[in-house]
Amino acid sequence: MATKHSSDPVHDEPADKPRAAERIRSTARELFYREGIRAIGVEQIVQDAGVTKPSLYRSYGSKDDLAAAYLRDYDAEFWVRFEQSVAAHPGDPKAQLLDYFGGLAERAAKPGYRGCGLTNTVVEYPGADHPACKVSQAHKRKLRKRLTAMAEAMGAASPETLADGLQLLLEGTYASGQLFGRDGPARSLVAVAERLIDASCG
Amino acid sequence: MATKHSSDPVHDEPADKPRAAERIRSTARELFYREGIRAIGVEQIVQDAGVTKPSLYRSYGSKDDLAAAYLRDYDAEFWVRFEQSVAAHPGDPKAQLLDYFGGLAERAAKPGYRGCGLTNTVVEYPGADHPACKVSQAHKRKLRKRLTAMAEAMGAASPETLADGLQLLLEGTYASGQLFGRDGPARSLVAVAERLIDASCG
DNA sequence: TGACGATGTTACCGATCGGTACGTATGATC
DNA sequence: GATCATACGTACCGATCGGTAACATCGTCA
Repeated sequence: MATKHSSDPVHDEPADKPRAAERIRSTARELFYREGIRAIGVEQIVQDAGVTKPSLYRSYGSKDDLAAAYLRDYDAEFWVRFEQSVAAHPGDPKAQLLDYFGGLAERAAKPGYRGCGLTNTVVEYPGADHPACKVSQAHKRKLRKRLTAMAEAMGAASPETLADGLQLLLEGTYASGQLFGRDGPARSLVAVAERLIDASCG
Repeated sequence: MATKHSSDPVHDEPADKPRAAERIRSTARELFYREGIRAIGVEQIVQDAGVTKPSLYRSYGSKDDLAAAYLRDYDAEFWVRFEQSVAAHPGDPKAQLLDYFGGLAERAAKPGYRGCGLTNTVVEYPGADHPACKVSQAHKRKLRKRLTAMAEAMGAASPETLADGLQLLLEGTYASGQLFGRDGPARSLVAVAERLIDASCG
């Protein structure tokens, strides 16, 4: 019967088999971010992951659920980067923020930058009912609270206004990074943010 | 009303007068903006417009071309609003800009706001080869030049940096408007922009 | 070994996608 | 009335969409 399944030249290595669910998840993360969720079919995901469709649906139930899982991963990665910048400048919220902004501006200038996966998903699925959009909105609200707390710690006269401004700059960088290429408005993110912070904390 | 826009820089138009074409175009403009281009099928467009598919393809050639036409209309509407704000404050670029920003913040707070159709399209179609994306990128570059000129007119120490900051705030407002509802960061757009302008023109 | 549950695979579904071949109605002109 | 061009509709195409039923394989433990 099976002439080759036990000695498949490609997938034979029995040393450590990454679970199909994990491969699907990481593949979906890359494809969804790079091309958009609507643009990627489940067929391409399982093909790139080297598995098949039922494997996907036993682990995720639907494409929408997989998209939500992708955004949960994306959210987690975001906070890892954010907390790294925070940890790099203990007790100095302005430096923490500018550190993160600097890294973001760098990433936004790289070719293939596609903005924020969470924001992009809300653009792709306007209705707030989509499971992935709920993840996005929860993330953005959490970030807003965090920025407000940092603005307070900076001694801003109006922490909410400063936090609003910082979040506008963030979202603007996400969009500008993929609208313009290397030398877009995102290059000025740190300078502008610092100017805004200083003007708000005088 | 015989004055027709004679030259279109981006694409060739049928330029004549099939009646169905107009209904298709305005229907597509509403549906594409509200739901996104990928989310709307040509079937739904012609159905809502009360016509049939061949009528669409006789006037537009492809869905992508129709999307590009939608964005050209969107671009034109943008500049109408922008020039209205400019005309309202002759010789005062700061007031011109804050006027436009005020109107934008108002719109961004309304329910059903979906951000910038041009930006959204780039999010939906990452590749720069899409005809609609070319329209978007041309628009954004033109806007950037305009903002830089206004920043110069304001006497900014670094006009490019101020223009970058203003464009970041713009794009951030587009995104935040649909991410958050009524009381999102977009509410602080004018205050933040004014603060940034003042800090850049001292 | 042999039974069993978990996991992966083959082959397929109905629905919808963008797009088109071809016939029809109408109005102006000869 | 015959002709022709314009504008629109009917019916359909192959491809692909998200999703699923039924079968094959593997690891585990008795």
